[in-house]
Amino acid sequence: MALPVISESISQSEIDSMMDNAITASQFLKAISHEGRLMILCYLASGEKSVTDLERLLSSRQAAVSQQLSRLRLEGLVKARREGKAIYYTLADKRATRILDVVYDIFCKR
Amino acid sequence: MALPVISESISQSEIDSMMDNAITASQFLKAISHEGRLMILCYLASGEKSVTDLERLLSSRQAAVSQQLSRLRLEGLVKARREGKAIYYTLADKRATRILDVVYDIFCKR
DNA sequence: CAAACACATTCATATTATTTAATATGTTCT
DNA sequence: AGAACATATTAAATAATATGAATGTGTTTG
Repeated sequence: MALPVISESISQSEIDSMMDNAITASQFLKAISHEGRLMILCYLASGEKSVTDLERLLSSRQAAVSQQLSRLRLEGLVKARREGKAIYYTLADKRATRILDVVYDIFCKR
Repeated sequence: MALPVISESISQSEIDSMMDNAITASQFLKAISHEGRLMILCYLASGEKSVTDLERLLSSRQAAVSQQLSRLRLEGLVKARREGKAIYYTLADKRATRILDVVYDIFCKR
């Protein structure tokens, strides 16, 4: 019950700032609205993983995984840390975790 | 803290069903990952609105609004009811409301 | 230093989504 | 029935995303 009631008489400037928020939110949502990226984020919720780990999870090629990761990095949702040859990724945005929690609850519980 | 820990030894069939869920979830998220559609859903959370009401909110043309609505209808997120000349829309999917609640909380509270 | 490994980037192409414009449908009112 | 209104649908143009192939970068190991 968090959503506010928006009255008929809402002012244009209120609509404008509502739209600003909607743009930010939709950009964020687009970043996670991809099956591969959701899998990655969900897996990372269990802790740091290397790119090779993620390749195994997604059974897709290294380059593809790397591209998804690059998108997630760009949006600031994950961060990378090098250790020797491997690069380890972790979740870097609490907002992602919050959304993921409810997405998991809705779509992954039988 | 709803997300499960996924062990290294996860089986392929578990990965497969995880992927099925991810596909369903990403399709749903794509449906709401658009500034206009987010605005609509958020506004509808205050109750039933006509297409004209929504045009005012989005300051966009009738046809554009109608198209977003058609997408939302297709995904089952809203439903329409005719009353005379006007058509009134309401939210039709509790999952949308749940996600919207947290999206609002994250992006719309100052 | 060369080979092997782990990963990233780039580029070309394919697919999907969004926007715009034009037109169609259903309803009311006269 | 015809005009006016509210909304929907379609098609065409454009933009955004995804995919695949090839190549590049940094690190370790012999």
